[in-house]
Parts: sequence; structure tokens; C-alpha cells
Amino acid sequence: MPVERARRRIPEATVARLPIYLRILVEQANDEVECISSEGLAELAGVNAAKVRKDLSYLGSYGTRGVGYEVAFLVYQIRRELGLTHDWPVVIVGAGNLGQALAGYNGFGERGFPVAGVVDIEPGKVGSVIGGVRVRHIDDLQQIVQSRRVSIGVVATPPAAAQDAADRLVRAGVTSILNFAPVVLAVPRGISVRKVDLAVELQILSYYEQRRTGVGLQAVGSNDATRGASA
Amino acid sequence: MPVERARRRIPEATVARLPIYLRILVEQANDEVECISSEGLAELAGVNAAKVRKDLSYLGSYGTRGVGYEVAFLVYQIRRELGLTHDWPVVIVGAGNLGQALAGYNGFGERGFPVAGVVDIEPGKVGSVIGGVRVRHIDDLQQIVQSRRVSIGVVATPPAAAQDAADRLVRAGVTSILNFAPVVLAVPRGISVRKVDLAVELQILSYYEQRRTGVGLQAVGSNDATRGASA
DNA sequence: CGCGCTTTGTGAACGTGTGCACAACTGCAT
DNA sequence: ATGCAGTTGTGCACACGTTCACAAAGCGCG
Repeated sequence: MPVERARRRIPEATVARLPIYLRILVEQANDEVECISSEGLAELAGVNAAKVRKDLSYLGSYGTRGVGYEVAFLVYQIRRELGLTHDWPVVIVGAGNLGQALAGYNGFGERGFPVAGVVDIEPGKVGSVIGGVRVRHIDDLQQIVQSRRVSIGVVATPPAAAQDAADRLVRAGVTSILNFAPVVLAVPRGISVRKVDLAVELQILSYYEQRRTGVGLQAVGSNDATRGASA
Repeated sequence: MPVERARRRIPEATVARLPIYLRILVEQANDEVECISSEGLAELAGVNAAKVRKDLSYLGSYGTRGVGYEVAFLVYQIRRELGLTHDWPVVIVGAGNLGQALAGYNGFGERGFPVAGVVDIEPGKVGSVIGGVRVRHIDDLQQIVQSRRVSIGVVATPPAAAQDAADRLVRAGVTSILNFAPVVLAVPRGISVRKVDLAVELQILSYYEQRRTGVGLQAVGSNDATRGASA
């Protein structure tokens, strides 16, 4: 076999759904379910069965016609594709409200993203311990990133400090950033950025809420448009 | 004029960008910028200028050719379209790490989403004060929702409790839910749900991170695919 | 061993979103 | 007035994502 792994490119929309499938499959495995159909998985994930099949087909033909997918094997394959075969330590910049909550949230470590460190620029915050991690000064960022081989950084600072935080992360060697600050970060080419903006999410809900109650138009189907899952 | 407002439907992708434009425009207004071109706004928002123009055109023809858009007027129009002409009080279910951080985050109230209440099912947590709000028991949910006319609920519970939280929110009369629990919520038709899953975001980053470092393929353009903004 | 039931994998049609390119229009200078 | 430089609004083509529908394939039973 000359080409060990073809490295087909997976559509972005599919990449965004694989983690959902993964979580559900892990739950199923814990419940000792050994095999699941696209239909079953689709129901649990709140999506269309055809979509599930197409998504999974990007990983390869890992199902058995007439039967379904072997849960444990799928879990392995998705993990591999997502690069979850090893841990990805993350460093959190900003030890405010949100930074503390993130550091204290065990779900991160459990899912393969242990908190390698929390840093803040405020000397007053340095030294306190949150979620079992001592807050260090932002000047130690490079040392943390390099010694712990961190490639993912989390920006949890106030908006005004976010760009500086991102710059420092990039300088320290981080190549992926998860940004919680309501700011559009400018980063060099080749650095991945994902944004989580709570206010934006609420404003989107507000839009549909307003449409619903606003004029005499009942929001037919707008539920689906806002990613709703129905029982 | 028989039809005061045509109520054209705005594409979901555009709705998701309007809050970004809005934030930038408000900042510009604070800096006393009176007029902005699609090019300028696009740069600040990290998107294509044509996209900005098309997005704004859904609101109506509010620009002036050869000049640009009047900032204050655009702010008003976007606010109106998003339903941000009045406050939308929210109720937070779950006073754990995340619930506390959310309640303490002033950005919510500032952007028109005051926290009308925080509830928890754990009697031990009831009574403590976070972010200026006293935590109340979840049995008070209906009372809070109805007296404060809350239509948006935030689920910040552990995964196992999330569906129950959503059910209670819906029963209490909430029609939009922002879900932070890593669970696919089942809700009745007509209820909007948006999901924020931190672990999913990290796993998506992990995918691109792995592709980059994995096989000899340099991630050409994958930056864009992960919503990166470049300086 | 073959038949019918089940479920996958995927081609094709459709719908949504993006970006180019340019006509239409504005404002200003002369 | 007239022309020119600048910017919007949008038709069009293309890319991406979703869903349908069905042939291909495995499984179990008689």
C-alpha cells in the first residue's frame, strides 16, 4: 500500500458535527450499546440520517449494510480524525470571571484538553489558585507554552486586552486560539481562530424572538433555522 | 401605505453577522466616526466588503453611493431588525462555575440582556449572591419568568440535568434557550435553541491543528475555514 | 442456498451562501 | 453644468451544504 492514509479533506460543516457524534457514541458505549444505525445516531444528534451517513462516509466506509455502525470502532475513527488520540493542553489568558470558570470546568480535562496554565496580566490575580491551577503572570506565557507543548490558547480577557493576549499567544508559539472576547482578532496567516461570543448568540435569539412576537407572522420553520431540535 | 414593514426574511448567515457589525458600529460611534464604507466595516469585521453590502441590503437601502453608511442610522436599523429596541431579561438555570461566571459577566446587561434571575436545584446554593443577583430555587422559575416577562433562558447545568432544565424553562413560558450543556436538547416545535459547546470548539481546533502537524500537508487556507481573521 | 428485510453509501437535485464585477448613483471640483 | 472619483446595490456564476432516493450489500431464516 503506497499511500497509507489518503488524507481526504473533510468539509467544515462535517468537522463541526463529528464532535457531537463522538459525544453521543461515547455515551452509547458507556450504556453498552455495541451497534448503532445512522437513523439512531441521527435521532440522538438531532439531525437528518442521510447527513449522518454522508458525514461518516468522509471517514471511510466503516458501516455494515443491513446492520449499522460498530460504536467502539466509530469512536476510535472519529477520535483519530479529530486528532484526539492524545491530549491537547490549553493555556487560558485572563483569570477573570470567565477564565476562572473555564479553569474550574472539569469537562475540559475530561475531554482531552487539560489546562496547562492560567495567566493574567494583573499582578493582584497572580498566585491565587483556581481549579487546581495556580494563576501565573502573563510574562510566563512563553515558558508555559514551550515547556508543556501547548498549541491551543484561550482568550478570556476583557475586550480591550484581547488583541494583545492573542499577539502574545502567537508569539509564544500557539497556533490555535479560542476567543471569548467580543472582538475580531487579527492573527497571522496559518493561525486558526474560533470565536465564542455569548452576546452574539443572545442577539440571534432575540432576532427570532422578535420575529415571532413582532408582526402577525408566526415563525413557521424558524425553529429549524435556529438549530432547534424537536422531541 | 398599507404595508408598514415588508418583513422580508433575512438569511441565517446574515443574522449571525449583524451582531458583529452592530458591535463595531457602536464602537465607531463612540469614536465619533459618523460615516463608514462597506470596505471599512468589512475590514473591521474581518469579512468581504461585498458580503457586508449584501447583508446590509437585507435591511433596506440605507447607504449613500459614493459616501458610505451613516453609522448612527445603521446602528438604529440593525438594533431594530435584531429586536434590540428593548431589553430582553434572561434567566440562568444552574449556579455552578459557569452559571456564576455568566451572572457576574456585566457584558450581558450592558448589551440589553439583564439577568432577571439565577436558579439552581441544589438547596445549598440557594441564597448566595452572585453578580448582584441572589440565587433562587428552581421552583421559583415560573414566578420569575412570568413576573419579569422573561423569554430567554440559559442552561448552565451539568449535562445530566440539562434536559430537565430545558423542560422546566419551556413549561415556565420561555421560548428561546441558550444551551451551554454538551447535550442535544429536545424541545417542542416553535422553541428556538442555540448551543454553545466549548469542548466542541476545542475539538474543531484540534482537527485543524492535527491536520497541520500531522502529515506533510501544510494547512493552506484552512485558516480561513476556521473563521480566522488576518491582519 | 436463495429470498426478503434492513441499512449503508452515494449520485443527483436542490437550496443556501459567497464573491466578482459592474451599472447606477452621489457628491465635489472646476 | 459637466465630468470624475468614489461607493452602493445587485445580477450572476460558482462553491458549499443538505436531502432525497435508490442501487449495492450484508444478514438471517426457512
